[in-house]
Amino acid sequence: MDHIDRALLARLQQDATQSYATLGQAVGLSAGAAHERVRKLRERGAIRRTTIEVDPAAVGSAVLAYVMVESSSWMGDSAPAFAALPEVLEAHVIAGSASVLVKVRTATTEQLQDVLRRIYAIDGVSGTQATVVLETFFERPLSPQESGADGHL
Amino acid sequence: MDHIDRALLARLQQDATQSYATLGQAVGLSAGAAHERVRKLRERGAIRRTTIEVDPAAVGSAVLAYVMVESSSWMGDSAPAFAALPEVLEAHVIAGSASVLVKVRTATTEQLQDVLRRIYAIDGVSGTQATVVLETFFERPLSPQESGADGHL
DNA sequence: GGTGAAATGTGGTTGTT
DNA sequence: AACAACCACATTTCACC
Repeated sequence: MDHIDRALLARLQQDATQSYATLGQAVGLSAGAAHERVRKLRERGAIRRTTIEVDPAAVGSAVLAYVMVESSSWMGDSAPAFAALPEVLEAHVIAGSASVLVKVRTATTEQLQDVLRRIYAIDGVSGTQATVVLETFFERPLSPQESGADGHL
Repeated sequence: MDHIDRALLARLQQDATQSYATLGQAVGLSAGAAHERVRKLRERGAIRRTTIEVDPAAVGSAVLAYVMVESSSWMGDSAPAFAALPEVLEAHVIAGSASVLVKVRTATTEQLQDVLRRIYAIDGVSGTQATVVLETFFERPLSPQESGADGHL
């Protein structure tokens, strides 16, 4: 994981459809060398997958909310329960009074209410506090930092 | 935006490297037709871009936090100020006591503190409340819903 | 808006240094 | 670990329906 790998990651985040020839030229490598670098980044798990970014509004998910989930017991093994709700895009165990923070997208506020109901039904959940997003300034991918070169990989 | 388009989006989210032949076969279309569908989805903006998913730990961003930003004035045009901080991955205007919610990734808690300092320096910001993530259960892409077919596109 | 096929370009592999 | 050359296949375009 050197500066060339980070440059490759940054370029691929912007556009994963470009050829290895283009990619290699951008970082001063041949197409084959760039290909090999990217292959190893995938192998190591630094690149998890290549995917598309979908406009939420285009697929009918106009409502975005973050929900603080309070619990009365240890929630460390409740991941599958949250994963079972397709509207839940992220779930994190957090420090603080609430114990789990989830990101939810739905088509309407009525559907959001229904998701909250289903979250409430999860074992150990004692309360929810939803924060509805009025406007998204931006959402962007993680940019490979210059510092903190290698996080244990 | 019919059920075939949604199936294409779902498949491409899982793996954007598969061929149009495979893609077409999965939805009952020829390679050329699948290609044309996807081209139009890109044109309309339903597909924003093709990108890679990077493991945060691999690029040295082990610390994840959500920050509630309280303000003393209208923050509606403060998007560029937040966008100027590379560690800020998302910024949303929210309903509730705080006015902006941001998602931050850094290598260390010291760097997180520095980001909070820079957020504090943004015009109109009167306070911050950071919630540090202890463990991420999952982060996944939006799955094209069966309902809510077309959100104004 | 779909099909099938032709041509251009890329992915992925192999040899070599 | 990088380069160059190779072949198979995917992308892209086109005429036709």
